[in-house]
Amino acid sequence: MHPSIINSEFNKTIAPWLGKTSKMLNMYILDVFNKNNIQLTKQQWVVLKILHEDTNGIIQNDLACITERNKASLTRLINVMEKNNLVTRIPFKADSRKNVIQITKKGDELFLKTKPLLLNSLDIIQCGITENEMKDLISILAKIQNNLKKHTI
Amino acid sequence: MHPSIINSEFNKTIAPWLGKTSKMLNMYILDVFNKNNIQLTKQQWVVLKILHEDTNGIIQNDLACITERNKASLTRLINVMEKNNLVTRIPFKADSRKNVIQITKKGDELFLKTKPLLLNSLDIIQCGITENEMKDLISILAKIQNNLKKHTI
DNA sequence: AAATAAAGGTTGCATATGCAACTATGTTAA
DNA sequence: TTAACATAGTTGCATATGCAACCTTTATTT
Repeated sequence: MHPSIINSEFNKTIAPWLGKTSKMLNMYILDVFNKNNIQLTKQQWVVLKILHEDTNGIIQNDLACITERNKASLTRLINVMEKNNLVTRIPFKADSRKNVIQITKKGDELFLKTKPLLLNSLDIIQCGITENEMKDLISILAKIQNNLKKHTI
Repeated sequence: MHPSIINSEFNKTIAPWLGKTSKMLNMYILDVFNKNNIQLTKQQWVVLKILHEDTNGIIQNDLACITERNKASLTRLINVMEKNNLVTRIPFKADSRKNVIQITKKGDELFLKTKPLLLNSLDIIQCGITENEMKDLISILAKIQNNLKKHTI
């Protein structure tokens, strides 16, 4: 074990653990997609998931908030996904500043195709972790998210 | 609560929780740095932390592994940090392909200055979480990291 | 009603980062 | 010993993303 891993006050905090695990998980998921010839980034997949569960579509700006990215970044993500026929931009009648983003049939089918693959891959990664541990983990992360929401303007 | 947050099998997995919490935490830390006029990115800070704890310096490629990034990305990160006099590249005598990366006096001072600030900020974010919960969280994340190491080539 | 402010979305700019190709140096095998 | 292979680091290219400036539309103020 590398000296930097031990004996550090920081390693008793969430910061290094969260960041590193998250980064490793992202690379793993990307790898799963690549190996199965699925032309999706993790970010695109997150958007598909959200839109799949909200069939009325979501205002572009709300989608930015939900996915925790700024509107510029979302604009470009949607540009790519619209070009690939995964989602559509629909002008919002009640307020012409807004766009509604909806999943397309192709997007929905791709999501449903990737779903079991991804759930299965996540199962592998969560091997050896009990249901209770998962519940605990999620409840702690939820607490941290709440704290972060309070302390970010 | 947004419909996509509930009723999804995925939300019983680590993936969405880890990714989102980690992203929020990154933004929070960046914000702390900005508000305190500290000219550091979170990535630079991680490198400073590792080098601070290893006064002999670390081979550039090893640093890439430890920080979970590829060598191209690390090359550029070190370029920036060397330009800012936070670290130095020293040719490794025993193998002239290698560089040893060492923290400079300025880098070390900056790290020591940010340390209490960051520990304090993390304390705020971990408010309401007991020591035992922290231990559990870290041990679960360590398990997940081990699983990920096994399943990534 | 007109003027000002706010909100949603897009674009330019800067930076970060992964992959693949490349160079230089070391190691291994024939 | 030389040829083939492996390793460390850099660079070009592609993509992702944040910030700030900007345009258009809506809301608020006077």
